[in-house]
Amino acid sequence: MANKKKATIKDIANVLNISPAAVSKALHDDSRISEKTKKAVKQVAKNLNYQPNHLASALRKGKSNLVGVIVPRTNSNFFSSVIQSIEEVLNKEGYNIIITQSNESYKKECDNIDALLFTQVDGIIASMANETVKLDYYEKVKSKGIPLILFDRGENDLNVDYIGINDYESSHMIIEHLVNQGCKRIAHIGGFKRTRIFNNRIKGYIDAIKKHNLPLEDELLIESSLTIEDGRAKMQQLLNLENKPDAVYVAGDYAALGALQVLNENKINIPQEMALVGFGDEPFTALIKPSISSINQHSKEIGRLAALTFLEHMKKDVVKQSLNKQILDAKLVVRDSSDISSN
Amino acid sequence: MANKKKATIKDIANVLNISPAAVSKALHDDSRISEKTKKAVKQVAKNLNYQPNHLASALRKGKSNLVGVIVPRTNSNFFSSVIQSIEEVLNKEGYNIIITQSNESYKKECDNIDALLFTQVDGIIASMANETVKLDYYEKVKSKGIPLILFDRGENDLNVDYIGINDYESSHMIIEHLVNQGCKRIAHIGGFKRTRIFNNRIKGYIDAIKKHNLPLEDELLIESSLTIEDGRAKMQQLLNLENKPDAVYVAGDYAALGALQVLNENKINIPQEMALVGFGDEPFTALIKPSISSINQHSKEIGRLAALTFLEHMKKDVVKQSLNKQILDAKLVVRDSSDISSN
DNA sequence: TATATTTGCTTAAACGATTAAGCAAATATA
DNA sequence: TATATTTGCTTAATCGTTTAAGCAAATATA
Repeated sequence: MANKKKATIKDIANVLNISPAAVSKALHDDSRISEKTKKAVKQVAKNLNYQPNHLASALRKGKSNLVGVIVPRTNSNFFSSVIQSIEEVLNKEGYNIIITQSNESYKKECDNIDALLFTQVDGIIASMANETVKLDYYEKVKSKGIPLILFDRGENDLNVDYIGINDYESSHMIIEHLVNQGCKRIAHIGGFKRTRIFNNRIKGYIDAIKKHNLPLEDELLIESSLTIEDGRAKMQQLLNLENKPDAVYVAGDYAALGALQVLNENKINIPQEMALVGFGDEPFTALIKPSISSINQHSKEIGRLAALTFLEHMKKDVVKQSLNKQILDAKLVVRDSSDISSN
Repeated sequence: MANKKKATIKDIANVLNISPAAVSKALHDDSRISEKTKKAVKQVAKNLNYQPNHLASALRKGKSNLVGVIVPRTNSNFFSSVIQSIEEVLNKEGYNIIITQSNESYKKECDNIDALLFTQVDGIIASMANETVKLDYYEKVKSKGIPLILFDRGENDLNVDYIGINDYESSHMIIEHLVNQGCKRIAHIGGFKRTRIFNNRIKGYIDAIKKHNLPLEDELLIESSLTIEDGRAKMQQLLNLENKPDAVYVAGDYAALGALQVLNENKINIPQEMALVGFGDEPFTALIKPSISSINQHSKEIGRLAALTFLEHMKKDVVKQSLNKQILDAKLVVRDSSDISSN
């Protein structure tokens, strides 16, 4: 198979003995080109198997039609679902997305940002790594005038668009539910306080516990990296307490899975002896025994809103970033692990 | 924050009163530029916060330094791990990757290919959708002279590079293992025959069963979409048989998980009454009770080889595609679901 | 000292598409 | 019929970078 040269606008022009400019206009249905010429141009384009050179038009127009997406990992239902939704919306508008993973590493995240800027993306949609506390690289994006939209893991300090769920309220919902199930001593395995969303979940937990006059004790509130392994460790820690809790609210589904394993291994009756609620509504929560109650974060909607927000920026000529939060109400999905009444 | 113009090579040239060409060469450490000038150029570049315009150089050089990756979904440990590995290798060489998902849909896959070609990627690394049987779009990629590398789900007919594991042998390993555990009636919930890898697993199953003089019956060999739901359905089907199997080899971990649920729900003793082996070594196989034996596909290595194969193509000026298979030996990871002897 | 080579740049064209400006012919308007 | 407008194109510049070709000055070689 020979490596034949790609056809350009010039080739089409030569065939028809018209100028390349006319061809360009014909392909874009310019009103100043006759229908006859348009038809001819399109026919020749098809014959020559012409594909527009995106790099050339991007250079000329100063727009790449590429959008960068940064997530901690794609290997999670939440993120892959958000991405899918972003893609759906943006593809329709002629944009392509470049997905990158930070693997929760600040350094990798910075590298990703550099790579995306280098590729001349028209915008960046990101969810920050656990590790990220310094915001210099994100400031860099902002200072270049490139639209930046954060979702899930965001930072108020950056003063950019943010789409997420109401973490504080979600904690309230969970505690409310557990109280209704008759739980009287509720623990929380939370994420790192430095990450805003986890901090909000912790605050929500504290306030809800206070509201219901339940015991609010240091030993019941634990910070965790929320991996499966750490979920196991922190659950074990709770089981070692003199005064064990009768319910645990874990701020991530993977950690909740780890916790569940430990409970199973210790033959603890779920949910009677210990109720369990996770966060994220990963598909596996519905698939294991017992199934885990969890919070659905409306991943599709988050992706859709992130993409639409980007498109809004593109419509305006001046990029003026400001803290513009779009907060969705999450949904508690009650499953076996906390459904005491029906058992 | 004003939308300040990006600095170009010309701006640097103006500051130093030299030509843009000299600047370009200085930035690329051309031997014909004096050290003094190079230093000055780099300093000014830094001061002006100069970032090279990738689109311009890509256009000029006829290379975008972008590589397209197409996977059925990113939401699987295997694929996300392959992608991570590809990214690692290619980033080092100055390439960025564009990840797209087909969601197992032929149409989406075609759209993805079009989008990638439009973006002028330098190559495509892909794993085909379940649905894909027509190869026209992949032929299109080939005919454009763009390197195409397939992994996992590939097609011999395309005559391009392929990286995968030895599916046929893997089936043999599994059957061998189950026979060693004392199983005498082994069923196979396989993938669709039309997909080469699943067909190979089926062939391997058949030949291994014959080799060990075990019963090879139609009712023991079932085709499946390998989703969790279908795994449940097909396991149920096997349980409804008069003459039930004492072991099931499922060609995908998610379907194996579905099968496991049904077995648990029916209080069937695993592995004594029914042994179970999956395929893919998804992390959850190690995390559930009982843990599921599975085949590790060396995802990292597959990604690495795919990336290296692409880089090989780039080194040669003429892209000459041919069927070049790199087959890795998979590894059977024995876990509780098929570990009868130690129980 | 005369010639050859190397050094350190410049000039100008190119990559392929887009677009402002312009111009002749066709058509509309007065 | 004379002028204004519209139509349908062309010309040429442009986006920012790269690179082949060239040229003068500095240095090396004979």
